[in-house]
Amino acid sequence: MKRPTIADIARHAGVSKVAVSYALNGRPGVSASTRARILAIAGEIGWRPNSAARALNDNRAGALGLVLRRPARTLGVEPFFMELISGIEDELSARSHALLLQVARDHDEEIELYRRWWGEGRIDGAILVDLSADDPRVPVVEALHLPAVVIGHPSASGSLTAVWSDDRAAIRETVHHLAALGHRRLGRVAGLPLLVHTRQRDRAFAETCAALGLDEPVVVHTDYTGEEGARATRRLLTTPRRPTAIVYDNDIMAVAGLSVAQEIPLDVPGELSLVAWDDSPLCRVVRPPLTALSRDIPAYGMQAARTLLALVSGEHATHVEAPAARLTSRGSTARPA
Amino acid sequence: MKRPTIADIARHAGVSKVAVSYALNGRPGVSASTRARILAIAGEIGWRPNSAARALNDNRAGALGLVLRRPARTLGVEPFFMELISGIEDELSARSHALLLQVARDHDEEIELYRRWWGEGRIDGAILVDLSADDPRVPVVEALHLPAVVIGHPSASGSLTAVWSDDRAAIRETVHHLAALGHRRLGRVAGLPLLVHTRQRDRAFAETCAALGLDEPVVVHTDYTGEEGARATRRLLTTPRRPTAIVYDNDIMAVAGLSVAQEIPLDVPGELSLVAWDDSPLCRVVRPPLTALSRDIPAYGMQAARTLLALVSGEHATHVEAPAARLTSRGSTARPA
DNA sequence: CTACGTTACTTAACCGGATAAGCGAGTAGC
DNA sequence: GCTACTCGCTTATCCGGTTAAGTAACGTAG
Repeated sequence: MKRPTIADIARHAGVSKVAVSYALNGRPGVSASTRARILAIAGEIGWRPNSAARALNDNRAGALGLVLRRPARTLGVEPFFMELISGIEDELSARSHALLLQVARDHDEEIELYRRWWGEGRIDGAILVDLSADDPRVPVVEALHLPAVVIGHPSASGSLTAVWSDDRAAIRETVHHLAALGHRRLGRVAGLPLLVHTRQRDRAFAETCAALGLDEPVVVHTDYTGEEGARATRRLLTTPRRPTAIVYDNDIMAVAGLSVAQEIPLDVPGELSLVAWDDSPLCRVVRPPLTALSRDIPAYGMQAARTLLALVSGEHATHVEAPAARLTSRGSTARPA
Repeated sequence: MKRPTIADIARHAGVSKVAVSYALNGRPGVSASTRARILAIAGEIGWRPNSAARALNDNRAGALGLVLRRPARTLGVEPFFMELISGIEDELSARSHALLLQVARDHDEEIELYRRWWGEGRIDGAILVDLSADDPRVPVVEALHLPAVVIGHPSASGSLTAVWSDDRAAIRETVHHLAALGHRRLGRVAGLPLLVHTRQRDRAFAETCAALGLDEPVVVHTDYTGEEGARATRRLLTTPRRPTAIVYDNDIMAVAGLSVAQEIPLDVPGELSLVAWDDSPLCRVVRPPLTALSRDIPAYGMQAARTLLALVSGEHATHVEAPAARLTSRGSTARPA
């Protein structure tokens, strides 16, 4: 009934626990015949190494930690996190590591989680997402000597290893694309202004517009929800010189913006072009389908997990730059009227 | 540098390890003054109980397992899973348990995960989602004596405890609502036909239509993706006697259906009414906003976690019925033309 | 024939806690 | 004044594995 241990195997095989341990771990110290016998018995009674016992020995947890900090309602809607998780998972399961996941309300709660998990030996490392400027998590994680990888720009990751993609390049590509179509007045519905990537996108957006001689763009910040996306769109479209194209920081806000436009009504893409950041099935099901900035998010997660595992096993890891998002042109962008 | 243990505390306090253990666990055997001294030292040097050592002792992992089996692309889009996870999390973190999460390709891989996790003592119990008819996971989990809670109807959960909500009641409410508006020809874009809840919804849909004297409804099954939702909608709308209302099994397909209708063009809700299952922000951002079947998914997850924890601690748990989804009427349903 | 190595194991100890049992000292009851 | 009991702590063991340090039996070289 209870789970078999190496002591059970030892008893069956008529040898000591240690002989069994040697045999099962493929190290010298037992004869080939004894080894075969032990392996056979282990297979027969369905033995599995107890992870707690292993962890206790070599002081490894065999798990990595991930804390998500956005409220449940936005978390669910954005495919980003789920795709990221499935990528991380993929890499971890291949190396038989587990992922400890938790949703936290704020930075303090998140930091307390790292303290606890690390202190209790539950995790070997952590992946930090949604990096903000002067992120309070960075110094804490550094002080804890908790191996960690930051998903975000190296400029704000302190001494922690960063896995990042060049959002500025993606923004440049987008603005160039819109400018080439003939747009001169652009708007941007951005995410949380505290996040590093929001700031970088904001700046790149403004700079590229300036470089191309376009009007100074109008940027409205939101909390990533559809509601605020709709509100921001209405604001942009009621300004005296309304933009002819709007770039959104996620897909749900872009869809909300599309609805707002159609309600006014404004023809998309005839009178208004729309671009979403982070492509998802959602962008393809609405009419017109949304031009979007696509990247391979699961691969991004895999890269982060791989880098962190290297760090955990003592290797020295350098920042990793993942491919920038690329513009996938669909029906929501066109030459302005 | 290395993490402090109770032996360190014992040395500082000049007592034995056992005295420290008693003091830290609030059990008798040490004087109040010694206890206070030990607690002070523990706090000072930042001691945390090593989870592996604890687990090894009382044969508990302090973690529950959850395996998701849908492909990453659909997983990300449906808010359901993320909301469920955040609910489970909420309950678990309150009782300082962890959640082990993994994405599997098929039932076999999922079953192998339960075998491994349980065999290695990594989890104390598991939550099974997406119950199918004759689900192969049920007998395996039963044979393993792995405490488990099934999210799905008790009729297919075998001896496992089920946490479920009455989908048939929700379907009945929906069909009654549409019939009251004057609809007589209904369509349904359903999910995977193998899943138990799909079958129950199918049957309830047909039965309610029959009971109300409506036409026999047309049902098309899909894999939950927007693409198939769009295709199914086109099929339904090109049948000779096309339905005047369509009920979808998730939100993304409903949005895809809305786009298809608007492209034809068919006025929603004037010429076609739409209902989505599982409300999400997505339903509110499109125009017209979608009438949807809402339920408190995080609460559902919390209930599952709570029930499983009770099971794990040896209590006898009975099936739990969560509130059925309720229809939230929005702009996508109206009297037919 | 002794000295030295291997081979194939064993015993002992450890990881960090929990638990059962033991053991002096104080003290209360009769 | 003796037993009996409680208090406050200790020593010994255990959980399930890994690792270091023996130790017989045997082969081989000098």
